[in-house]
Amino acid sequence: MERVSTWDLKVLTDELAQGMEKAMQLRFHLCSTSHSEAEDLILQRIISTFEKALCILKCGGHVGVAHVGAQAAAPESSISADGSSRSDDTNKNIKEYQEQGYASKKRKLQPTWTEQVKVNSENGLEGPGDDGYSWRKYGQKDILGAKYPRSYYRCTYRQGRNCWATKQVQRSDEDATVFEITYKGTHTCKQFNNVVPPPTSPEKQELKSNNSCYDQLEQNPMLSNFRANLRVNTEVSDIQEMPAYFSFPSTFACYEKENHCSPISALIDDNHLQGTYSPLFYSPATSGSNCFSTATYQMRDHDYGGNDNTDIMSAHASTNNSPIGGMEFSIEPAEIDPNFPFNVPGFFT
DNA sequence: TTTATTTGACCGCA
DNA sequence: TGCGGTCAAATAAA
Repeated sequence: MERVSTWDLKVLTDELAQGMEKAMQLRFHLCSTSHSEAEDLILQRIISTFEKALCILKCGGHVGVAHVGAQAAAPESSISADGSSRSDDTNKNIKEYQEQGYASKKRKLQPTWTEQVKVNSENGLEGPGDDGYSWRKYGQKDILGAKYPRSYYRCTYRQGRNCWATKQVQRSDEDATVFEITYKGTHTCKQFNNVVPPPTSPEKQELKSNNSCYDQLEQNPMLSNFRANLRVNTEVSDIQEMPAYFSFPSTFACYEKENHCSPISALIDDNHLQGTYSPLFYSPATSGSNCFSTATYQMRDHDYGGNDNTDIMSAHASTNNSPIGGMEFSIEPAEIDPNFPFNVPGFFT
């Protein structure tokens, strides 16, 4: 296939990074004003979408985002210190992305990450809530040494939209209110546009696929309340073992102790795509301390040695810096494989 | 009738 | 060979 030029990828990356930064800034502003949890959730999703899109560009789809023990079996990506991927590797990764995750069943090489979701049993909900996607359960298995069976879900739109995202839901042995959700692969189905009927009953939550969308969330007090009692624990269990990841610019941070959020743009430099970041994410689940740490973002070369590099990276801060301003996209149709999943949620939205 | 879930069987990998 | 992951027929629910 013809290749997208390195410059085009860089431009695209910069634009996505800008978009994410703006979303971050908006969230920062929301942090100090009254706002609804639904707004938080939407913002969180927007940012997450940018993150994934950036990662797809940089790592060829090997997304390791804000999650526990991310263990993507990703081939080594090579991101240079200035944030521009080595062109050959970038193109190679894009190709691999198509071949591995979405055009074949080589799901072993798909991005994998884990979230821990705590459910407030007082709500009568026994399973983890929605994550914005529509899932269909395809299996359940007793796991050796585990108290509870593991449930297997895949995207409802596997057939129709060739979306190979899957997830596994495992109830924690220690705390039955905690569900460990392992996601494999990223969605290519653009499900945000779909309105899915709410679950028929709370009891069905655990067993049924987690159909939802944010419109539904806003209109459904039960789900909204459920969201309010949902806690996501995301810690990187072992940085050393993580493969080379692209990580994302964070232009603001929330400081838990101070219970306030502060922009960290002042701390940033232009060292794109390098360093280790531990952004504190705004939590929709807590009203007192509205910020909580969700992840350590990894953006480093493969030989990362667990250093203390905490450089904060930022996308270009101003749209005036937009490398895209006034220029034409030169991505010719013939240069893009039609199978490339540009309909990854948020890729061009 | 359609769609989703359950569950035993099968397969691949370590 | 055992375990985890997936398939697919049977079943349940809407």
